[in-house]
Amino acid sequence: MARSVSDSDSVRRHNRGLLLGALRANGPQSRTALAGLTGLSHASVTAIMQDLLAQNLVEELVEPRSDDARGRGRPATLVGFARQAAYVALFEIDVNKARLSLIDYAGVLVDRTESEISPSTFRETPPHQFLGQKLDHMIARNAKAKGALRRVAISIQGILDRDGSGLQWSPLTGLAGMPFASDLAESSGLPVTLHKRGRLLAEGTRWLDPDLQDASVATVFVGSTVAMGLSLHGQIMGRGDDGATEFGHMNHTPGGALCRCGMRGCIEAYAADYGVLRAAYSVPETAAPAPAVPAQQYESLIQRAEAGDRNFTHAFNLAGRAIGYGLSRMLAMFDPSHILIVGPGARALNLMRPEIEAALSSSLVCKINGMPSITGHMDEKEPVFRGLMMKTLSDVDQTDFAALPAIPTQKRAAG
Amino acid sequence: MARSVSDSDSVRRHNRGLLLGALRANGPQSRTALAGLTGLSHASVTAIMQDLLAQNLVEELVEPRSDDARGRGRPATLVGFARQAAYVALFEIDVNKARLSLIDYAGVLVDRTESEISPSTFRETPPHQFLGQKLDHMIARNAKAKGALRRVAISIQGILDRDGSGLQWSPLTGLAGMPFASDLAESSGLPVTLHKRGRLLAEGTRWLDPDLQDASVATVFVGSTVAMGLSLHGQIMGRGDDGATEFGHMNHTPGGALCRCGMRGCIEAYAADYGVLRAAYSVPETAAPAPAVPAQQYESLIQRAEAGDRNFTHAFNLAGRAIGYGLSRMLAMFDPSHILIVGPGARALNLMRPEIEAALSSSLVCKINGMPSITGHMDEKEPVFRGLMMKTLSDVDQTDFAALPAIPTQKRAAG
DNA sequence: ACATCTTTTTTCGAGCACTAAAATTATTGC
DNA sequence: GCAATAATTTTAGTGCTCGAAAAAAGATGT
Repeated sequence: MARSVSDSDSVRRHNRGLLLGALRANGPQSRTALAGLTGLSHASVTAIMQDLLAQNLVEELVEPRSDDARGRGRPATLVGFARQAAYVALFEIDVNKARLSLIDYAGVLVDRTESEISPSTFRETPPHQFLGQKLDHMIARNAKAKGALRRVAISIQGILDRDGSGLQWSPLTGLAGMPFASDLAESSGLPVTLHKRGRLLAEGTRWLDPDLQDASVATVFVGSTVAMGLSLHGQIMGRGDDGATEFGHMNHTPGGALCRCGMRGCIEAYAADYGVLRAAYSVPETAAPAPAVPAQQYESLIQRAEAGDRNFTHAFNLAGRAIGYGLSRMLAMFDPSHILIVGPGARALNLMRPEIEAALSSSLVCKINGMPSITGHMDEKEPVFRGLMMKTLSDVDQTDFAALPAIPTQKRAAG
Repeated sequence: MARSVSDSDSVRRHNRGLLLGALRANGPQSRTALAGLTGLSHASVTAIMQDLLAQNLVEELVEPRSDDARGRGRPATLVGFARQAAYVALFEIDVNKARLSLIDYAGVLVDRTESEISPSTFRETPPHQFLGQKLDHMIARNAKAKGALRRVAISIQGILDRDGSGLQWSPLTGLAGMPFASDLAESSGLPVTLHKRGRLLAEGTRWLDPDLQDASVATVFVGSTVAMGLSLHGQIMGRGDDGATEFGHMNHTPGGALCRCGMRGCIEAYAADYGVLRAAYSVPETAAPAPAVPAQQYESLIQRAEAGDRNFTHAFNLAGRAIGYGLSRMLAMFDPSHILIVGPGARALNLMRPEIEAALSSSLVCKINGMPSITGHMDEKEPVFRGLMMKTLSDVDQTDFAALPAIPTQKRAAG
């Protein structure tokens, strides 16, 4: 049964979720504003808000509003998330470092630690132990969060197994095959969720610009890997339940360049930093990919291409061609209204754009519907972090807190 | 606002829809069975059913159940759709013929007409006029349906424009650019919906096998064109709101074989009947595609390939390779649990399978998750018709009838 | 033929969440 | 202080679901 029965319980859950979602997306609001935002009546907003206040999920803000913003009537009292209502721990695991952030329910960064990662890290310390130690340390340092920590979310690269407990494959050594999410869940007693970085890009982008909130967006990360997050009408889409794509490992050329994943001809093998590097220095396509490309080296590739050096412009042309045909193939299946390029590769968008557009213009859908708009966004880290944070806090809102039972109303005090 | 507020009205709509959907998917049922199927309480099923009966949407069946099927207690009274509650008119427009079927609310075929179509048909008669005449004729012959006709749905090939009122491109001459859906809606006074044939394949397949109802299925039609319908967890997905893909026109080889759509290297240009024909007889890839390939000619291609003729097996190898890489690229974005090949090309699946699997095995996702199961289904016409019918009847259920207002309950007759 | 058993269906009363409209509250402006 | 204005809360009423119990409709047994 895909749909389940609707009753007054599901109504309450839905409308509480609506209210929490409106606060999450728009920040602290007055009850009247929330009524307008959600479509609920003022009476219902009041009733629901009384429960949320009683459950200490939200609190009334006493803000000395600037004098000129004051109107005539009774001033509105803004309601916002109660910071201490919940905490979430967010791991961002990258090829060379891992970062753990403790976030409160209002989305404020409470504490953060960062550690170096090397290919040997997870061979020496099993991943669930490594993460468990960081988490314990973080909890020990923040007594407040101890009882209120609700979720652990991990951003990771690779292919998740179907139940989301671990990775089937990862560019990071020592992670594949370890069910570290479920291990960590067991040792910490908390729900632990695993998120592909590409998917978080899509999620993070949605929160950047309100226009993108309900739009269909394909967000392509170009950097040390190539990844894509996809949202359709505000719904995250993709492979598996968690919604993530393997755009970077979509085949571009059969039997083509060697990819870090071991296959041949993946888009990533042409468009990720190591692919461009390899092509720029005329290293054979079948040579093993460089393990990591420092940021400044990638930057110098861009600069030499911008200076007009043929080998370098050629390398970016190949990258653009791979991305362009990948997008054209994706567009045969979906029709996003926005295509965003993020990550270090966004710096090179202008170098790649001619080949991207050439590839797109050879497809029927672009001939019919016209060229989609492709824009670059320069910041890499924040979309992922923001996506991880907003996704996790939204999960707390909708899964944990929207489902809380109502406070029984005592029909006028018994005399 | 993506989500809208939930109230008792939406609860009723939802649960009525649940009940109608259970009847649609499982046929006539007893109230008790419906309670189990939907999760509603017996009391609610009774209450909702009283409304549905009063509104003449369903009726109790008096069926002389076979003696051995009888149990001990009070026998169940089955409830089924009232046939005359609604009618829908379904057009299936193909390259060489158009078929109009009149279906009653229980899904029984009431009347059907079929007419030849030639490339000149829609040049001589504008499509909305052509369809309008057929429809008027059909209504005139079936007096019963006159007042109860609720929807007109049209199955078509090509690319729909964004609002679904017409086609931006079509392999059928004279249809592109004509807003015939809205014209017909205006002249008939009925809602007219346009559906890509590829999308109906996905819809029709879902109703064939209950297992597929909530599964993720990619249905690939191979024949005079190549098309794909995609459903994810029972939700139809794809380009645009109506959910349809352009899989056939996904690029396979940059600058490759000339496709009927005018572009180069589309999957269809290799895998549709004309593509195989062209390759089998070593006609240059850039030669104009044959306008139509008779069924027996395609069949003879298969037979000569099965007999081992090199040119012919090679042609099917190219077709399989195009489909295989197309699927591998699709799988980078989505992860259907079933892949079905339907249409005339299903006959040739065994000829194409080795190349399909070779292409798939060169992709990371297949290496990790294993090869998806690919099965052939021989019947072409019925999935499309079934999909069109079930989709349209479900629309009537969920859009028209689930939203009907409740019958006011008179609190015990006034004394 | 009649009482008993079994299963389906309906009835009844309670609970809950929503809404509209009225009442209340907090400020500003004069 | 009093009117005007705008935000919030209270009140009364409606519609939906559910659980429990009652009613209905045959089948079975003596």
